[in-house]
Amino acid sequence: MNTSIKGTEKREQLLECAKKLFAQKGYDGVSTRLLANESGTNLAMISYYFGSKEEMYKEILDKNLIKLRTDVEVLQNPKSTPWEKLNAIVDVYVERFFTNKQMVQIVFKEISSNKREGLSKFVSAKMMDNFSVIENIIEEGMRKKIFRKVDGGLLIMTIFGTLMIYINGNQACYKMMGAKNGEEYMNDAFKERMKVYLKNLLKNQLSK
Amino acid sequence: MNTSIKGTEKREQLLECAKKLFAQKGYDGVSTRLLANESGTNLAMISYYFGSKEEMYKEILDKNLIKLRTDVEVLQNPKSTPWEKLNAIVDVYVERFFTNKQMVQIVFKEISSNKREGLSKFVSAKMMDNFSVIENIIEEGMRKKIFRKVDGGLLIMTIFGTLMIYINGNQACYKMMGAKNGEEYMNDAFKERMKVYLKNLLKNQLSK
DNA sequence: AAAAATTAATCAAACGTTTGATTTTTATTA
DNA sequence: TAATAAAAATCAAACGTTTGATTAATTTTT
Repeated sequence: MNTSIKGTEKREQLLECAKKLFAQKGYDGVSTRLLANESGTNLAMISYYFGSKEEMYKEILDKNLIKLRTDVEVLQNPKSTPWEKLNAIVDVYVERFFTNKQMVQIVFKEISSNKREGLSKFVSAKMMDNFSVIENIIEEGMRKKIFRKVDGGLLIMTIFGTLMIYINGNQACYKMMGAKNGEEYMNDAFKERMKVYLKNLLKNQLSK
Repeated sequence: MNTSIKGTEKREQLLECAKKLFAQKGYDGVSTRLLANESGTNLAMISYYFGSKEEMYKEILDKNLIKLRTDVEVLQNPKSTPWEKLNAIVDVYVERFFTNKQMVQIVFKEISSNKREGLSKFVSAKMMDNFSVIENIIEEGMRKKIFRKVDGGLLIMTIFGTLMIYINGNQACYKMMGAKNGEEYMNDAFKERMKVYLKNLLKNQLSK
């Protein structure tokens, strides 16, 4: 069994294809045979490179969720006002959710799966990280009397809930947004619309 | 193959147990054998009463989603103001999401599954129904110049997104809300907190 | 006794994984 | 540089297990 970090071409092919398929069909919806065919590799390559299907899945989550976290930390500039931070956070998250649609879909599925014991805790921890970043800004703003007193916990769920529902959206969501199809739904115009909307929502909720 | 509506005791046992298990583990996570054991019936009873596992699953979604829709229509009293309607809607939906946690979890999983072709469209249609109810109220309020002009499509996703994320919440959400465990998280106090929060959010977003 | 409900036994298909052989690449030796 | 050895990558085939479903026999109900 070879589980070394060294990436070969086929290994990357597998990872990329698996990410796409897991996002579309979920963990159980992707058989090792399907993955082998779609990625143009052999069935045995999964065990060969990752040890098992589940370990490959873990690696995908691991890699991408870690990337998410580090991106946010850059924003923690002590000079910025809470308002500036909050608007910057919105830009970053919207950008990220629209760009990494596949990962959002995978996490969306994983959140409530209750299978793969350890992974649930792992995803929970990563979510908590992301929650905390926003929570700290909101609390800073409230402490400095810049923000109105609000239910910070629920406001954070509102932000992520809106984005989650949007990105995982089905036909009903396309229609609700007035988008002709799935591609238009994810284009730059709609992305900007989301940024404006969320910033406005936060303004209305937090302004005194 | 017997798929008659006539409910026997074992048939109801199966339905109730399946609903619980599907909510916990998802469609693929519940094998027919597990379901038979947990419900205290025999494996063959699934085919006997429902034709197949999938048809049983469909019946669960069908029954419960239809119930959701009809409940809302009662609220459409022409005498009420948009504000009254909106607050009533919040009460109804929060109540429903907290009471029917299992169904919310099943729908949450189904929304982004892409398996079971026909069911996705079915769920989409039901979601659209629920969206429309709120959309109409918001548009009525805006038309009558009672509400401020807002992005109605996204506001609706915010409401459902907040509820969805909350109900399907994991450890990260418990913590964020300051709940000690999953039971406290779903108790009446938190339910009321959600109602207050959502009404307030709508007030802030829609008030002139 | 006929019908309906329930059971244990059985089925083919699909699953994730492993195997042993083969090819391709890399490193070593002459 | 050519020949050779070692390592890594790839493959088709098979493994044992689990899956959803069905059968035929049995029990219960009417």
